[in-house]
Amino acid sequence: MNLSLPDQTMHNSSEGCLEDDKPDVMLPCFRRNMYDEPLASYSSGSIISQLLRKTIHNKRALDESHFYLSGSAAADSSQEDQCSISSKDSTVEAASPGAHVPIGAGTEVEHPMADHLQAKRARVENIIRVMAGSPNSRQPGDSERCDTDARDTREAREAYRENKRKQRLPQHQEHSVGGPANRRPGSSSNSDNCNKDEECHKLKEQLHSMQRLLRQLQEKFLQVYNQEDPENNDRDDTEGVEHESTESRYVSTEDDFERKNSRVTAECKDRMKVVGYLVQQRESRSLQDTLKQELSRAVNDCVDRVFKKEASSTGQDMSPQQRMCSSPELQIGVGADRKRQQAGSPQEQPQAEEAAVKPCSLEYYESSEAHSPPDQTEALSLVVRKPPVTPLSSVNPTVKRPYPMHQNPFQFSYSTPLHDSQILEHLLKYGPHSSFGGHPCMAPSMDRNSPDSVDLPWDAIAMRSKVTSSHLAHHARASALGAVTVDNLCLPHVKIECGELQSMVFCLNVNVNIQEGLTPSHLKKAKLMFFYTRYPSSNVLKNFFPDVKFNRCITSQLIKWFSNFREFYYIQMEKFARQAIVDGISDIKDMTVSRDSELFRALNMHYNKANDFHVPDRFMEVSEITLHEFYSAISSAKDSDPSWKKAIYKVICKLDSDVPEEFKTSSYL
DNA sequence: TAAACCCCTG
DNA sequence: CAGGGGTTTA
Repeated sequence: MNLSLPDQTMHNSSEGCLEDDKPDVMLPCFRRNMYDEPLASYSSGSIISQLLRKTIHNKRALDESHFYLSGSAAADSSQEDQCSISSKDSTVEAASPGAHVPIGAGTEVEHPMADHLQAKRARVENIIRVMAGSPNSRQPGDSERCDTDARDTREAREAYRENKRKQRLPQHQEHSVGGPANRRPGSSSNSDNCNKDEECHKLKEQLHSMQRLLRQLQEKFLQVYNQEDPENNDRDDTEGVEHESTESRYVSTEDDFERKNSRVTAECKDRMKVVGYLVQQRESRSLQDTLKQELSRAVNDCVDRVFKKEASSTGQDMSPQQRMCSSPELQIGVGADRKRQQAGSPQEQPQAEEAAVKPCSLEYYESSEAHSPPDQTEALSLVVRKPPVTPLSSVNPTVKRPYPMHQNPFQFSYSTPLHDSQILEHLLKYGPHSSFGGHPCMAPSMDRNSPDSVDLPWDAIAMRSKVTSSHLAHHARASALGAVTVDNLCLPHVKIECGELQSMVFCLNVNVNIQEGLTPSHLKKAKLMFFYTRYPSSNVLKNFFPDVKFNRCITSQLIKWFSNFREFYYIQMEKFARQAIVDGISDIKDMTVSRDSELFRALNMHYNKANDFHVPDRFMEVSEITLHEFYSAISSAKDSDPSWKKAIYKVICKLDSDVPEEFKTSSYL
């Protein structure tokens, strides 16, 4: 901090005033600046003047930098902040407040006032420590705190309410409250005789003023933080690292909640990045941006509601100081963000790299529709041939792996919409630090897929995804530090809010699981369906191919398939009917179709080549009827009519039966 | 007139 | 099974 160094004489009157004042109205943030610097350093002028000047200086610095604390500023504050820079330190201090040795104490010990000051410090710190105990860090035994602590808390609340009343006043009045006093030139070292009551009253006023200022700063900060967070989200590749490092330095015992919030923020942003990245691989630019915005908004809502909810749930027992104490760490976090942005936004580098290697996966999917004129559907190969593996069906339990349709940045050679979205969903559900393997809540379709396609820990995914080294370092460090995921924070509302993200991912899943091309599996399924229906309507086709994104081309292809099936079917019928006539069969009742008849074997060989499907009896009946129809028509010489088969078609088309529901789930494939 | 169907060819 | 031309139909 850029304070002019005072000389080494202590102000006696201020010392007496401090004893009588109620320090519990002070903010921990201020406490760091005020109490933790050697009080002896304030020699000339009223100590209030010094403190207030420093506070105003802080405020100005914050305003000028738009609440951005530079790295050096953070470092400075960390040096000043001996009372609460780390949980370890603060714990030690809490255990033995009197043992606290401030920075520079080595030179202060010899001071005549040292003992007196230390005793005072011990009292003040004791009070502060009581105030600082957050609900989160409070132990069961803490409820037995002495009455003075409770009184302090009550007084703190009253002071908070008082400040809130004053806050409604115009802002310039606040400056006028403490402004003249802190520049009072008459406040010199020989003013021992000044009126203590007056001094204490002024001190109180100034403290209130400072408290108001800080509260406004905090509100402003939260406002700015929540507003600017979305645009930072996709560029904060190293934020988690920064969070961890700043955490370890600044977290104090009363900052349990802050630590959680930091992790929530980091974790949400972390997941956001993954979501954004996966979406980038998956979707078009506009959809990607939309989804990113949605997710970003959700994440910020999530974090925001964490703040609000925690504040409201603990607000009754939380003193204003405890509420305020959230600001320093957060300010530091934002400061770090801004520092990185000003340093040239290194986060954009990974994005650029990712964009450079981004494939045109979507273009692949849309090629059949987007790059071909509407009436050239027939020019395309109607079956997407996928070598050399079993084709993918999102709900197909026998699927080995999806086909390697393209190389994407993840280098999932078997990467598909299905897997990306599932990975995404998994990340949102369980965080990037969890493994995909054998999770009890794994999506069923995921579980049934082959292990080699899904049994990937996050780090493996990160490796495949060519994430930047900083990204990897972040995850590695976060894992090493045992960073908690949102789910592990024991914050139900966090889970609820992240459920919104999962809902979005669910929608994403539904969309990306739809195939935009027919596969051999679909062909096989269609052939089996032919045993039930020879003339399926387009609605039936859509219902029984739910994993196919229907367009005109796909519909035509499926219709053509069934047309070909019918063609073969009728050809066989005509052939066997004519054979029967040649064989001299005179009675139509002598023409039957059974499972061991030659006709059926021909049909079964065509539609059920693997013979792993039990052909329904109804198909036998329909086949027999069809054979009879052909026999009758040929016998009566109706085949001389060019359209003699149409009558037969009319009969047969009425013999369709419903396709079993199981076909909708592709369970036969 | 687009869609469905038929018929034929490869 | 795909493709294409011809025909029918709504």
